[in-house]
Amino acid sequence: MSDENSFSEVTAVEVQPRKRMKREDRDREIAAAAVAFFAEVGFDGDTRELARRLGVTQSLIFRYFPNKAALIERVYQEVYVGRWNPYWETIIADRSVPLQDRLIRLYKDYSRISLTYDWVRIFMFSGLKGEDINTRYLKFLRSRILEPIAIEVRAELGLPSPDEIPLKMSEVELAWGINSRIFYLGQRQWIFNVPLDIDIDSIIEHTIITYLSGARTVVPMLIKQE
Amino acid sequence: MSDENSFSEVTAVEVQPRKRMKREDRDREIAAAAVAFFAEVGFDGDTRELARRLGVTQSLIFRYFPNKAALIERVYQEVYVGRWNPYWETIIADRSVPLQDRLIRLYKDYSRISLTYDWVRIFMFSGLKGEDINTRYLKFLRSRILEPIAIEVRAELGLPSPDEIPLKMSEVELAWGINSRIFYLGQRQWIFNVPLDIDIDSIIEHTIITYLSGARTVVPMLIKQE
DNA sequence: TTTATAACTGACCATATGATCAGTTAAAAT
DNA sequence: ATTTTAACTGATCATATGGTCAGTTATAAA
Repeated sequence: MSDENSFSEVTAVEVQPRKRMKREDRDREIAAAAVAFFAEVGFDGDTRELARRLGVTQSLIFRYFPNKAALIERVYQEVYVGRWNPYWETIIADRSVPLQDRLIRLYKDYSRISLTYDWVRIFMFSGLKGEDINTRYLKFLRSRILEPIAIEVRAELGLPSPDEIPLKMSEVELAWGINSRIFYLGQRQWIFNVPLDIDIDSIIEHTIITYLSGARTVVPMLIKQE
Repeated sequence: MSDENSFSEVTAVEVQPRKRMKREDRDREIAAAAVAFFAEVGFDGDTRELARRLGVTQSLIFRYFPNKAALIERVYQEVYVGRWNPYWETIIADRSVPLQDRLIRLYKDYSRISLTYDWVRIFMFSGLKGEDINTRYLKFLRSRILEPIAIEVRAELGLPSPDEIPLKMSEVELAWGINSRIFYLGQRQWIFNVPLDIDIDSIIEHTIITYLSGARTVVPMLIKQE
């Protein structure tokens, strides 16, 4: 898929077939191929087919990973841990920018990662397998993204801060709404094969506007009830 | 797991072991068990384990279904076709009821079916497998639920009817937002194992209110652009 | 009670798949 | 040029799994 040297046709040098790779390189190559492969066929995909795609024998894979479970674990690391961008957390709290702009910027950037074919499908496959890494990821998302958003909404609407009135569950649930909307776009594209009629960035904008508009109506009601 | 007769220890009557069932009954029993089984472990679940849960030999399954693919096809029928309620389509168009109430009633009822353990997981498993039944289902949903909702919103806001200005893609996309929100609740519960902090009916109410509130802001803008 | 029907079983086959390991051979070190 | 290192292969094993079929037996008709 990705060409190591885009000038290969012209220069034709440098691109030595190099049948044997350094351990570290091969390790990364297998991991990357495993992400793409398992994203496509699921974790029941067999190692022989994966090896075939790598142009390598099946037994080689087991010289790099003790067993299939370890390979899958590595896939989780690549996808869940390796693709989180801490910058997202800082965007939210920057009150020098209007909240609506912050949220749009955040989710446009977040969608660049999490609306990927690989990401969406790996996330679902591992969830269905019952791996608790999904649960942990979503708890992380809640504390790093959704709760901060709910806090900023309070400030935006001139409502009491969480110090005075603690965040309600329902305020966080409202913020889940943004995420569910975005994630569903990925599912429609990469799982259900239902094309998106308009571009993702526009949908994100509408989603944020709708969320804030709804929040203006609902949140004041929510924090009044005990 | 489920006891056919909870009084069996006392009465011990009525519960004839009846080792052999009528073809039709056994057929339904296998289909029902297959839905539950595949929902849990995915379509790679093996037929021996399914037979074990039924208290029956594996070969019997193949006396009722020519092969595993046919059994899976039957599962799709049970879940997708068998659980659609045409009444949902009639709720939407009943203008004697306020739109907000209609939508809340519709989605509360819809969620009773589509937020089931079996339904959510079968839907994802079949989607990931690349079955086009998901695509077809979502197209059906779009034409029977989402577009009608977008039409009713036009009426509610006193905007031109689709005869005058055709429905914009983006208006339908906005309605997808409701569905994505609801479906995500099911995924959190039955796939990602993230508990819902507040009850589903409340979330549905908030979702509808948020949607309508957002629509009031966004839809007039949408239909002005060409 | 006997007979006929068909629901059901148990043994078996062919293939697929995770995992192992003795041996081969590029490529780096000398 | 030779030796040493370690990346890689090919053959093989054990088990799992979809599917078949001759034969058994519960159940209802006679």
